Amino acid sequence: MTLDDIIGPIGTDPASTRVVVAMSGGVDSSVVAGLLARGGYDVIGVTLQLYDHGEAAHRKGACCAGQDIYDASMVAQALGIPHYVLDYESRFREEVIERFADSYASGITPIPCVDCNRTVKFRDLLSTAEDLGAAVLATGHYVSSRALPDGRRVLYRAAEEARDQSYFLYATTQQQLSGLRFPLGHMRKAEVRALAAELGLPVAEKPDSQDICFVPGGDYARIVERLRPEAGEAGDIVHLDGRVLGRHRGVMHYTIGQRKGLGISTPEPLYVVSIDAHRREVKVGPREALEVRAIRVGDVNWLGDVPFADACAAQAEIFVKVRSTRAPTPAYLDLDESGHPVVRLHDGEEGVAPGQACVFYDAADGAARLLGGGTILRAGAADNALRARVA
RNA sequence: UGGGGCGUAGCCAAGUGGUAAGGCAGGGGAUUUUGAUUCCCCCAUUCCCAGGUUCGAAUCCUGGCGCCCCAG
Repeated sequence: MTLDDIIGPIGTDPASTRVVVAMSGGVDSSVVAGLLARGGYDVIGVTLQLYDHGEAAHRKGACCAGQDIYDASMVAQALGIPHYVLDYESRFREEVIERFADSYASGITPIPCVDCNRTVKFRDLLSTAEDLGAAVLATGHYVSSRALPDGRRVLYRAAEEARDQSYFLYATTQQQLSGLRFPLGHMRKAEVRALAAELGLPVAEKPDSQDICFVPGGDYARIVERLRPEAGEAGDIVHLDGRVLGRHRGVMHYTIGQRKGLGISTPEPLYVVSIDAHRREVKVGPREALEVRAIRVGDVNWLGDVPFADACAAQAEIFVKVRSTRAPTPAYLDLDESGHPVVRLHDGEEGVAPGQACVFYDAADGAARLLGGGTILRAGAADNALRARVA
């Protein structure tokens, strides 16, 4: 597979084709920059400064601040490409961090990575790349982008399924996709690291990032409580049967399906079943109570071939993921009696939290095509439960 | 102060002479570019206290102490 095959035709001649690479300072995006530079493209490296609070900036495995910006510039220097650092702190704060805090304060579980991709990266940075004269913006995400015969670009799950990041990219619009390239989608992490070494990149051995990038040490509650103190107010832990079992330390500490941290001793483990931020109440129940078969979704980004409304009306069979780390499960699209889109699962899922994403695919495994997705609004065991909760 | 029952880890709880199960909670780790889940490891030198019997006691005996229930 040639580089052209990987990124698609983006210009008649690489040397006269400018590509902006979003460089986080990690191995993956560094290799993307290296591959394109080696392929003769006119590569410009751009790193976003997203936050800059002391602790987070020096943390291993974070991205987009402090050490990572330095790493990115070192890589650019090694590759001999220009490199810019853009200050996106204020828009990152508004679009990602504030929303993150708002969600937790209202009992919803956010996905900051999705918000960041859909706004800061693929709206703002993509636009900046265009301003810089780039034909496309390339990133180090593990997802495959290919053109359909009609010219539309669509995404497929990455070759290494365990690394696939399509879940976090479901909200990328058709228009954005035409200006984006993801050269690592067909590669395995091991190959990427080998390439990094081959290219002589100083980050070849850098550890993978994980956790929320702007949260030092994984303690997201600290940030939420600082921004939304009410999210840290104590409240009751109530069993589904009505018994008050104890107190919690604030709704921000909980998400649907969570077992740890309740501090309640009962014969069987208890899981968070629902969160009522207004009443500051966390409802818990047995594991069986977590099973979900109907999911109401909102703010849908649809990348399928027929209009979304038609697909729902036709009860199109799809496969969905309600979290990044599990294989797509069979489901079909539908509309509820008020005309809202509903995803109905054939097998049921647990721990389906409002605010998380329900992402659509056309197959359960292999290089399944991404058909879009939506924000989970409500989830229930069946239609009637769903209706009851919506009402 | 008549009768009956009980006292084992933060909670629940097995164990009736042979060297302290298990669950829940908690702690740590693995997995994971969201939150979770899951998995692995750790968590009573000691069984309310004090004596006694015994090679050996959470288990038997005696005496305390503390709960609970019934009857008053």
